[in-house]
Amino acid sequence: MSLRYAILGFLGSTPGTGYMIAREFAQGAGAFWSALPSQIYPELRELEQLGWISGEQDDSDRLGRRLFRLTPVGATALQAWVEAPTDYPPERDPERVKLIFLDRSDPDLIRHHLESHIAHHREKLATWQSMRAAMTDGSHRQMAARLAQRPKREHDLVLLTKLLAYDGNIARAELEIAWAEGAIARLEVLCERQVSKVEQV
Amino acid sequence: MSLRYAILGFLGSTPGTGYMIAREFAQGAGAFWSALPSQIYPELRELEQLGWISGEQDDSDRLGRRLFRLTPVGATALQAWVEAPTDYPPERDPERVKLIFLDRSDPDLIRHHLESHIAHHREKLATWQSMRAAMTDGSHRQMAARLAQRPKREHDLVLLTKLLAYDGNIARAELEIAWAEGAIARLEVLCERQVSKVEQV
DNA sequence: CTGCCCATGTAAATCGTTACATGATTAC
DNA sequence: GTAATCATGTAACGATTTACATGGGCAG
Repeated sequence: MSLRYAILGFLGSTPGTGYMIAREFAQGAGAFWSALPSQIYPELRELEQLGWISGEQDDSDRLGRRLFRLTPVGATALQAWVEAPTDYPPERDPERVKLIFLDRSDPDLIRHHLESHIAHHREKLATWQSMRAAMTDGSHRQMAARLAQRPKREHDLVLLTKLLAYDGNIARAELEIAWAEGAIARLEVLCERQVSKVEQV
Repeated sequence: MSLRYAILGFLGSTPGTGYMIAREFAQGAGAFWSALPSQIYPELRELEQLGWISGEQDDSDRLGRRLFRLTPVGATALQAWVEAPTDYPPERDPERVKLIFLDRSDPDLIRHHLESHIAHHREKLATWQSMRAAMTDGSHRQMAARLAQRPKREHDLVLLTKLLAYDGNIARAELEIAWAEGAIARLEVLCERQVSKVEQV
């Protein structure tokens, strides 16, 4: 269900076409929820049938793209969803599954997995740090549009929820990197002990 | 695909029935990959058809339960999968989606969400800490069976990969708690500033 | 005029959840 | 005897990915 509400949330900042939304879920919003065009276009039609969004034909657009807007009913549905208690998805971590069964592999191969883990999260970290930075300078169109709807005294709160979200992701990425570095160190300590045992014999 | 290999991994430690496997994915292995019986039973049949596991009728069992074992072919397939590079699943975090769109809600409600976040991860933390503890004393049957197959000099490595996995999850839970506590503090600072502004007017 | 990105989709397959069915065993 | 747990599933649905189709605009 989250995709549905993530789309509503996006359209709550500013109207958008299917393509714009798809681009967002591949990049910006993709930091928190990712989705492909093939899932987004059908969802938009369902949301329109529900009356939660409405699509106007934009004649100024040379291609016949439709610009979708959040309706008042849609805004209410969105508000109800975000305020309802979260149900947390079950744990599903393919890298952990690999790690626990990697005990029949060469330690070098384990180390290589951990290094890939670090590389993966370094990339995430860089992405999220630059996205966070874009929140605070005025460069983020979405954010500017969202702030423009609200009185000045609420701007700090609007900004804070985004910063908290990015900071959480940044902290997660940093943790994964630190964890994997520690794991490599522990693995190496173990290997050295093994070697010295063998040497003793 | 991970479920398939997680099942193989489990059966690589010790043979098991469908029910035992289902129980494991609801509890023990559920720390890293969770799955329901309705997904596990069909998967077992597919794995048997592939020849990656084999199920023997156990006559000593009053119920006609079948005991599945990993075959050599299955062991090879498992090894190939765990050693192959991981592809990391896309980001999909419903709590973050809620948070970024909670900026139209009362800060008390935001705080309540963050407190639920803490409660959720405190539970996870407790679970994982006790699971980790069970790894190091001899109480874990799976682990004992896995160690029994291997020469003593490899025991440290077998144990290490599990400890690393649990420690990673524990660190994640601690991070989520710390993050949410910090978030509540930042939210309160903001609210106090708002109040004092209003008082000045 | 060729190749690339823009833009909007459909269809099929895969993965996971929810709901339900069934019968046997064990604890109280 | 009755409730809980053991044990094995099936069916339908929902969510997501993969693969494919299509046509317009634009840069070289």
